[in-house]
Amino acid sequence: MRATIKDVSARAGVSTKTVSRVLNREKYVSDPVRLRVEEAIEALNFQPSAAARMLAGKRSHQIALIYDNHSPHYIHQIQTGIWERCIEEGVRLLAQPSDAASSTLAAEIGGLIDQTQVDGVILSSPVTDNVAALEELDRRGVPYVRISPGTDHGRSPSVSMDDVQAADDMTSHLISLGHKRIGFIIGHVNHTASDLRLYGYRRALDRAGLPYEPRYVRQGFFDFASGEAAADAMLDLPIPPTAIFASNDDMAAGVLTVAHRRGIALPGELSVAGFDDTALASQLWPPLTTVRQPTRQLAHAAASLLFEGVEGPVNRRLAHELVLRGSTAPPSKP
Amino acid sequence: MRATIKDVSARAGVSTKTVSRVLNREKYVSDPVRLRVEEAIEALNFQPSAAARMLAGKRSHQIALIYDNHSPHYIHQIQTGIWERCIEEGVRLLAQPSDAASSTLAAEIGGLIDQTQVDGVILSSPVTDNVAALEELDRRGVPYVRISPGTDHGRSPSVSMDDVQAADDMTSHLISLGHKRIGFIIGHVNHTASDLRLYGYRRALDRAGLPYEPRYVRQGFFDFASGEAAADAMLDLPIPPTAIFASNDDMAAGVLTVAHRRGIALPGELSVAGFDDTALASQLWPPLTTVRQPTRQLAHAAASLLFEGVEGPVNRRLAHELVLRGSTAPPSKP
DNA sequence: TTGTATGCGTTATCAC
DNA sequence: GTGATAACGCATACAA
Repeated sequence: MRATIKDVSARAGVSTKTVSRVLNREKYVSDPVRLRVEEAIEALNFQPSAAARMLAGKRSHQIALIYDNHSPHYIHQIQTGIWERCIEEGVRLLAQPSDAASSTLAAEIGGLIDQTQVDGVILSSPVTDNVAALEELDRRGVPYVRISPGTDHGRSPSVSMDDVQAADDMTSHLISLGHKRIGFIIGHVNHTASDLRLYGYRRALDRAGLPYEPRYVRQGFFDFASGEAAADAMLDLPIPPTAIFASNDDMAAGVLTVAHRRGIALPGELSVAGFDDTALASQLWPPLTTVRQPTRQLAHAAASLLFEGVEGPVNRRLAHELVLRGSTAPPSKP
Repeated sequence: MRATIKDVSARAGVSTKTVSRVLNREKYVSDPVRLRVEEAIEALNFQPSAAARMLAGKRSHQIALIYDNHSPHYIHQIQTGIWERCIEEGVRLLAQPSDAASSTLAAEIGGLIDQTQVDGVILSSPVTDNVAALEELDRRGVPYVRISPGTDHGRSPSVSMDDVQAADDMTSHLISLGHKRIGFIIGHVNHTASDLRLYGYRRALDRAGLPYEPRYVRQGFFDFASGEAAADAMLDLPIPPTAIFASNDDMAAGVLTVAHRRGIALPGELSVAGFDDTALASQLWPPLTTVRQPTRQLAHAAASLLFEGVEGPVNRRLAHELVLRGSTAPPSKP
């Protein structure tokens, strides 16, 4: 049989309440008593029943992660980051896949809360921007933290990377190498990061006194095919860009493919840059310079924010990093 | 306030036990009563407390997935497959990262079981082969299913792909194209799949009457670098292979890199084949023929096995598929 | 600093 | 088929 608190209390010669105190790290337990209880717990290999704790207590020692992202790597990073923090806290993590665009998402979250009594919720992008879900959370009064929200940053505690600065940094890097015609592929229209990255690109151009030329800016959709299409279009121009900066790595891979297909030397004749949103970047062998997102750290920070019980629109900003893999100066004039 | 069973029973004019019966889809509830109860549940948006159900009942309506695999894509497929089946069953999934090699894994699993009272456990490879963990599970009498176990197949219900047949099929495919010198890169020594795939390669050679030549077989470690090294070694041979079959896709990517670096035309001068273990394969643009693993389906099947309550060494085998992406006949003699 | 009594919301047992 | 009542194992409020 499983050991219960009663067994422990009997063995330690104390009341169940005292055992409970030790379990929950409450104050007002003398050291000798605490020691005896801990020994008994150890000896009996006692594990408190999560069910009973939830039912009796106010806390469930569980938090939920709601995610919907089609990049397994991103999700994995997120889960891992939160997980590590949960371990420290002795909290269990419920990972809940979902459809961020679903009209029933709010109801699903409500159901989850009712059923599991989670102590808090972490929303990863793009679930972060489902208004109905946020309203449901607010209504329940369940604490939640958002990872990289696209909108309404003041609504709740959140963590995020500075997409504008990242795109600015990357563009500035390319400019510093001597590039003057830098193509840019915009991300999917539904993602706020797309706008931010575009803005960063533009800001860097402006600061350098370079013109923003619409023909060097193409709309993409964060996927490989749209990266190919955009690259083809730009490389077909009479005066093509000497560098192309894609808003994510799937599209950057498309650019690389096109370059390869056209026999363009990389990075000698074309520098390609992107983000490592899907971590595809690390697996590509042609030179690809990327902005590395601190995804795992963001997730970790989000969990910390939750456990710290912060209130209000606290926004924790984490730094990104440029991973330079062979982007070079533009070829001298042909 | 959350609605409870009492609220529902009052509204439906029945006892709490009857509501409970409806909730658990038990028999012995007349249709009219069932209907009234369901209406009340709907009207009150009643969600049963998972904690109370666990505490009172024998079932927890939860199962756990224990995993430790360094491929996010694999994990994602596994989680998704199980998840889909859990939804149908109204069961919650606890995803538990772990270290398959850890000596404390068994204890962790024991703790998990004690705390959460999970109804069953699914182990994904390579956690499937941690003997201490299996013993712990057996001792507890907790039902479990293993996904692609490497050893001891008769120990529990399991699901798997036929690695031998898959490697045989791929090798046979290359032979049928006319290749007579087919290089093979063995997978990591700790993975049973490595042995099986090597065996399938060899079996296909034997059946075709082709010699097994050690110089065309190299040890790898399932990673990119070892694929590169193996490819370099084989392509440095006086008479290099015309095709290279790597035991996974990370290594295959290494082969592609080397080919690219050496200016070898793909697939004209060298056919490259692999598995899509990490799903890297689908993102590579040079021609790469792969064995597609039915990972998601395996996970789904594993969950089904668990819910069906099968006993004994039931092994459900799922078919693989060859994804031919441009492997060709070998170049004519130079 | 420690102990006692009560209840959390559901299912199991057994009666009707 | 349906209902009354006793658990389930812990935390809470309050008492000592």
